[in-house]
Amino acid sequence: MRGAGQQAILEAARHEFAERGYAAASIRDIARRAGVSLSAMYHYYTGKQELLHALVNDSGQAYFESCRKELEAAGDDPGERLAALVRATVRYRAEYRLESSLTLTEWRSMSAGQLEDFQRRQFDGSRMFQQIVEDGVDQGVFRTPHPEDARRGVIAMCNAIAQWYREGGELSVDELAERYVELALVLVEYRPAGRRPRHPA
Amino acid sequence: MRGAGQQAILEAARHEFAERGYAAASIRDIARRAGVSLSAMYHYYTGKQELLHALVNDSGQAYFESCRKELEAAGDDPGERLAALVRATVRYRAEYRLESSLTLTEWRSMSAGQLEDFQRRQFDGSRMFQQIVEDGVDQGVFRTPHPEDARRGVIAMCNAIAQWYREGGELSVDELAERYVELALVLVEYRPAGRRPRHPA
DNA sequence: CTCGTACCTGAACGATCGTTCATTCACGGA
DNA sequence: TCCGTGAATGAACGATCGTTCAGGTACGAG
Repeated sequence: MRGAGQQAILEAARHEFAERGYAAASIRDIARRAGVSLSAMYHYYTGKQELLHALVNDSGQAYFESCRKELEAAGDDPGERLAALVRATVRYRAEYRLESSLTLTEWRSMSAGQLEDFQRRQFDGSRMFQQIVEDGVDQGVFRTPHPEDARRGVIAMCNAIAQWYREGGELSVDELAERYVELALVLVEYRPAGRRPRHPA
Repeated sequence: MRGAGQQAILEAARHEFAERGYAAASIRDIARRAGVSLSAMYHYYTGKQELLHALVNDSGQAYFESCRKELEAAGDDPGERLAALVRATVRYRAEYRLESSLTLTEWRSMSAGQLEDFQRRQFDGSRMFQQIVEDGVDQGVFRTPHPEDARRGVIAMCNAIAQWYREGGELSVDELAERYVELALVLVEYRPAGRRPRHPA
């Protein structure tokens, strides 16, 4: 558990980094926003980099945890499994908007070790999608002729949510997720098993 | 016309901004990379901000010019027109990779006036897509039940290209563009006019 | 030759940055 | 009571930042 002071600092850093960008944000402003002194910050964190690391790490773990749960609840059908991943991703991008923008735009500012972790996680995330799309194509339920590009497209669509979504919009997060599930299934050209193909040869 | 020195400075700024981000890039490094002195830079440009402005502006104008040409060559069919826009966007994201990453991630660093211009341009760009999707839906050739989200999805897919595309990959820019045209038409559920609907009521 | 102009330079300025440090305060255990 | 430890402070450090400035060079026009 993190103490109240630590939590306030992290929250302030979240906003400052998201608003100004990592490099342009100043730790003095972060401390001021958190209502603590500059040195108090150094009591909890070793420096600016660790703040970024903590933010990216926390939200990254939350994402993978969410993916794991959704996939567990999903069945074997690739359509269902893709829907599960899309749901988790949309929810994450909408609920962790600031952290999402951070990881999407400030990976340059990470230290070497952080960057490695981050890229490995991103790779693992892509692999989950890739595996599911591949399975769907193999089983003939995903008809897209371009599985790789469709996968990239689905991920890009979901990721972009962080850039425009605002709380209190016309759609709830859950409604948004279901809508993007539809779009994703359209993009991979999902045809549930058992139906006749639409373009008979 | 810009002189050779000016062009070298702009080219150096392009790379430094893209690699480190605007705030983290130093104009000393830019000058060094361009092979000119620090003060020489101030002879051509009034400051760091103007470098960013010049880069964003140049590439932005190139994009809209490209869209205009493609749309002019396209016919009246919304499918054709959407394809034209997607082609222009994919080409731009792939060929102006660095500038694309800049505008996508460093809008925070723009001055108030720059930001206004940029957002207006982005709005205009979205409007072009929006108009076409709307027409397609009205004419019944785009069957997507979620035109707004489909439009956002198409744009997001194309934009993401700047993040992973590298010259010399397995696909040429033109091949990539055609592939994304296919994906975009799938996403809006394009059914060319004159065909019977696939889900008759 | 002289002047003006465009091009370019090194040195410096003030500001702000991330970080460190010595110190103080609060407080629970011995 | 004294001591030790974690929390918090303000002041300062060195570095780097963007920017400015006075001056130097090359060169074509008069």
